[in-house]
This record gives sequence, structure tokens and C-alpha cells, in this order.
Amino acid sequence: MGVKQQPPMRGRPKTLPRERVLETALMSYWAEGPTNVSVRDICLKSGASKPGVYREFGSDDGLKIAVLDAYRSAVLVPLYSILSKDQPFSEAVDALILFTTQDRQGPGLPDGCLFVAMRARRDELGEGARNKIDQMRDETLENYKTWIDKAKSRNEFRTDTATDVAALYFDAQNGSAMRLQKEGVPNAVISEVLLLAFQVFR
Amino acid sequence: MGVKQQPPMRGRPKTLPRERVLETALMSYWAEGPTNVSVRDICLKSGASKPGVYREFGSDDGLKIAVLDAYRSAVLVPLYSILSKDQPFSEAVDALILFTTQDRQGPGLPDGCLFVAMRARRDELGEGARNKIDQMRDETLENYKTWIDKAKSRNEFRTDTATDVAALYFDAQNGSAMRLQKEGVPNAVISEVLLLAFQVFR
DNA sequence: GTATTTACGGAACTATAGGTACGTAATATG
DNA sequence: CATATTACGTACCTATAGTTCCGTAAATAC
Repeated sequence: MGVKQQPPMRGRPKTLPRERVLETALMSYWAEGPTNVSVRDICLKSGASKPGVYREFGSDDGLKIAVLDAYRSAVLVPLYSILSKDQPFSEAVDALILFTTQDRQGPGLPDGCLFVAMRARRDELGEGARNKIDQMRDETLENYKTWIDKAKSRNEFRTDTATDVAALYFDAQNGSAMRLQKEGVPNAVISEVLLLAFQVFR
Repeated sequence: MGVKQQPPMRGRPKTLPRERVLETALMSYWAEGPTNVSVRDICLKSGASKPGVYREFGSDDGLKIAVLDAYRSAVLVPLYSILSKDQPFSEAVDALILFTTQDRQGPGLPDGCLFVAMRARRDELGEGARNKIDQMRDETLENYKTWIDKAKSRNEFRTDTATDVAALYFDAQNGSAMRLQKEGVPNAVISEVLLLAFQVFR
């Protein structure tokens, strides 16, 4: 199923390095902030031409949507998988803290979280990116909620706290951690802050 | 002391409504985000001319510095005064939550916190604003630290937590609360989140 | 009055953003 | 070969940002 083969296409073959553009944009937005990087910058860094990028992604907004999707696959899905993994609540919390404070220098990843940065500038972005952000935010909260409800049903989570409030809480702590990381606070300190924040559930 | 009298000035008298410009800028930045408001916007809303604003504040960056100072006096100083007031730690915490989640509709104030918004866009601002932000951030953390140390000396605060970590924690919780408020989360829910966050200190 | 000083603001200027028109190159088909 | 099709990228367009030039107005000093 699918038409993935090479159906001898007519016309001039496409040469625009889509993945390269996407990754350049992702890393640039992540490192420098999504509103501090112009399409021109991305073209220079990726070797693409401006009309090429617009042909491929439609608009600045379209590029941002594609980047958000890529970031979701690369970073958020792994986060969700920690939450949906079948393990004791406290172990998941530890895994969350480790995930959040893992070293970025080694893998050559920027500090902070692109999604957090996008949310912070939500109102400077196009309609498509805004919708994507809202949708991803909902998805994140839903993942937290499912996780918390499961923990509640196992008596591993205090039942005096509403699930959606707790979900907001976890998301807020994670966001704060990413912001501190971006500001240059050492991961060891961020760990302490998160440990403190998640003590209320033990 | 001071030369506040009217020393019969030479030249044409100044007519630019400095306070009006400042307040317009403050409210616009606060409501719409500091990087979503142009000098032109502020001129149209305040009735000033563009050269007038530049004569008075030097530059876009200078205007932002002036606005940050005004915001500090209007919002941060009252926050600091809660921390420095001589009252039991738990009462101060309650006062903090009340302060953060107080209604904005009534006084006609925007949701969220301008300082938090400025910090989020720190790298889109000029050098002067960035320095001001850093300085105000330090001041805020110092205020938290002094408050926490005082509580520790009274045995009202757990001594197993480093003061600077706790200060980062309080500031982070406050920032999250302001962000949630800006996103439209009801103050009642934000109260719950903060209550949860500050339970670790009881 | 004239000279001096200071502030005024309309109309520019410069830089950069997102976005595209259009002539050209590269492929498949007949 | 000619034709249709698709993608290429230089050079442009428009809008808007921050910023300033400069001729003029309103005051004091002589």
C-alpha cells in the first residue's frame, strides 16, 4: 500500500534538501528562538533557496508547523512514552527528571525546549503554528492526565488532587525546568528544584 | 534638595506627555507582549510623535528600560514588601498566592506579568533592557533568599533545602502561575496549583 | 524688536522581514 | 526531434521596523 515507489515522474526532479532544511530550522529555532530566525537565515545555513523553501513548506507558518511536527516526534513522543510505560509512579517521576535534565552538550542539542519556547511566543506566530501548539499542548496534558489517573487507580497518587490540576502542575514544572536550563542554570540545580516540586506526590 | 522648581527655562517648553507615553507603553507591552508593540503603535495610542518619543527615551531600548522601571515600582516592589513584612512564613505564602491570583478585570490590568513576558523574550530585546531584566531578576531572587533565610532562622522553613534552590523554586512557581493566567486558566485553578507547589514547605 | 535656545513633528531613510514573478534547466512522453 | 511538465533560483516586491533630518514654533535674554 502507498505509492512510495519511484513512479517515473515527469518534469525536473526535485533537488531541495527537505530534511536538511527541516533540521536546520529545528535546530536554529531551538537554539536561537523561533522568532529570531528568518527564512533567509535558514536558507543560508541549509543551502536551499528561498523560493524552494516556500514551494516545499508554503510559508513561514508552514515551515514552523513542519518543525513542530518534527520536534514532537523527536522529543515529545519519547516523553509520552515515559508516561505510558508500565512502571511505578515514583519511577516514572524519576525518569521524567532524568529526561528533563539530561545533558545536551554531548548529543549537541540546544538547552531548553523548543516547544516551551514556541508556546512563550505563541502570539507572534502564524495561525497554523498557533493551532499546532494548542493541539500539542492538549496532547501533552492528556498524556499527563492518563498517567495520573492510572497512578490514582493503583493508589500511587493522592486522590485529594484533581487530575487536571495535577497535569497542569507537572507541565508547569517541566516548563520551568526547561526555562532554567535555557538560562544556564546547571542541570544538577534543576534536578533539585524538580525533586522538590515532585515531593508533594510522595 | 533637588532642582524641582521651575527655573525659568529658555527655549520652547516641552509638551510631550511623558507619563502618558510610559503608561501606554507599559500597558501595551503587558497586554500584547513587549515585542508585539512598535514605537509607532505607542505613538498612535498616546498621541505623541515618534521623534518626541526618541527625544525623551533615546531609543526603543530606552523606552523599554523606562517601562521596566515603572513596572518594578508598580508590581514588583509590592511583591517584595510581602516578603519583607514581618509575618509568619505560612502567612506570607498565603499572601503571595493571593497577590498572584488577584483579579485583573476589576482594576483593568492585563493578565500575566510583564516582567515574566520580558524575560521570555529577553534575547529579542536591546542590551539595556536585557541588563535591566537581569538586574531585576537578581533582585527578585535576593528578596526571596532573604525571606527564606529569615524563615529558616525562625524554624519555619525546612533546612534540608538550599536557600538559592528554594528561591529559584518560588520564582519558578510564580512565573508558571503568571503564564497560566495569561493563557486564560482561571485564578481558582492557579490557586490550587500554587497551593500544591507550596505544600512542600509546610 | 533680534538673537538664542529648546522642542516640535511630517517626511524621509535604512534594514530586514515574508513572499513571489519569471526566465531557465531538467526530466518524461510522443 | 518537439512538447509538456515540473523544479530551479536570481532578482524583485511590499510592508514594517527602528531611527533621524530638518524646517518650524515657542519660549527667554538682550
